[in-house]
Amino acid sequence: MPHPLPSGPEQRPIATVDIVIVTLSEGALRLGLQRRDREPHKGELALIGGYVRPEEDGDIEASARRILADKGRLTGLYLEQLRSFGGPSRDPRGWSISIAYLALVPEATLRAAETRGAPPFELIDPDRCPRLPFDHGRIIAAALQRLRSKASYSTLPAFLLGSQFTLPELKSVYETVMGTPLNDSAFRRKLMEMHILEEVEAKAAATAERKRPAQLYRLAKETLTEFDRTV
Amino acid sequence: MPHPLPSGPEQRPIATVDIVIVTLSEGALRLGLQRRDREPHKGELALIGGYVRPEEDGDIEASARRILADKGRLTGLYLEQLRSFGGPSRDPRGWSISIAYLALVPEATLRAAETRGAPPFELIDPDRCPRLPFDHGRIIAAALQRLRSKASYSTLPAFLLGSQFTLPELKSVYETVMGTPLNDSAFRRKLMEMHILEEVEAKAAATAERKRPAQLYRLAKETLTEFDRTV
DNA sequence: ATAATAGTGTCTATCAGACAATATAGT
DNA sequence: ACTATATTGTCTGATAGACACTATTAT
Repeated sequence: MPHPLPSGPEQRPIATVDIVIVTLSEGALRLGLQRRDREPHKGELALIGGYVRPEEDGDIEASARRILADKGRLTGLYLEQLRSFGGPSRDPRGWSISIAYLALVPEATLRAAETRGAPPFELIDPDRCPRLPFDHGRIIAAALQRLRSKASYSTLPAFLLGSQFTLPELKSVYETVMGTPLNDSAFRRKLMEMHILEEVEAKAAATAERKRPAQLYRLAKETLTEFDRTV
Repeated sequence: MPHPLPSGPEQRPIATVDIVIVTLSEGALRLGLQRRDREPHKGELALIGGYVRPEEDGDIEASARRILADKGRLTGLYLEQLRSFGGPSRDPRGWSISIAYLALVPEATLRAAETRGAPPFELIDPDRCPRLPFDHGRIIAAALQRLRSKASYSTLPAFLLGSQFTLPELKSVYETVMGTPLNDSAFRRKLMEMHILEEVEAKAAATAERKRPAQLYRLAKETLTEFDRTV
């Protein structure tokens, strides 16, 4: 059943990108949300997002990175596409598609962005997240599901830490993201066997309460590594 | 740096859906491709795809199912979203977004669709696939990667079989998709322990060359099940 | 009976978790 | 020396793979 060609621009859906920024604050996962600076839903807490701009973006990831830079003063983050959401009622402006991204950022990077003039990020506990505009609740659910399911067989959680970290810190992030305690010696054994870490020629500072300083490591590869087993 | 609002329809990217149809023919994975019935690339072999139609589709999956039904006479398939691809040059008509889907279909269903009037599907060996128009090669690569990586911990390969199948058949599909031989007794043990199969009160037919008939099973759940371990 | 595939039982190697033992540095 | 955390070593239980053995049905 042939239809009139719906190729004309007037019949195209709106195309946007929404980015779920996840960070780690005081050992717990937090969503980095901002208050919207324009209608619709001006002033409400929401994911950062924006239009795909054909005239300037080379691809969709470029749209996402432009939006992160413009609205969050954030560059160089770990970023991965989640999936796309579409429908007539998810945005009051009309039938829209949102390509959702997950971004992981160390808290210090987020704070530094605010210092450089980014509108403030509110760090929201995903378990206590208020109802959000559009379908941002659904998008966040997809992001957390991806983060949790991919954590155990990849270096994903490491992108919530800075470039150097100790093994106990790394283990703690895995535990936080996965929501389950891990065995100490098994964790070390596996990470060492997989050769995904490199020693840094320095140790973390000891303090009054953190007696023995731990060895610092960095990721051997700057990009995500997937394992053939779980941590 | 505020821009003129790119919200007007005239600045929206083209929004399309492309579907990677995968089937199993003579024990091997095959792509179900059709020759394009219109420009651009009319007459060339390609994925089936089409526009997202805001005026009639309830969401993006509805677009995909409409396209499967219209161009392939296919309904009720296993369908999952892969990811979206976008850019200025992937489609000669302009800056476009394609939301890619993976569809799994038993070969008999594909043949039945042709009998009902669908344009013929050519079953292409993914390892011998000619260069395809648009960025369909990339989309197919993403589909195969998803299929292969998800196979070992889910019921995904079962959707390449009909509604009833024997354990040796199921094991063979897993082996084909994963590209590696599996241990017979371990395969049975695990599938039985996970309770994802139900016995059907019938056995497969024996033949001259297939002596002992095997027990038939069906999936206990019609939808995809993910395991907490591998097969 | 024989052939061929379906299905079961058992042994073993591997790997993850438990946990004890040791190491290091601040106080 | 004492404390707290980091790191290593060893034991044990669970599980996957190898493979031999039994079962079933057509010829």
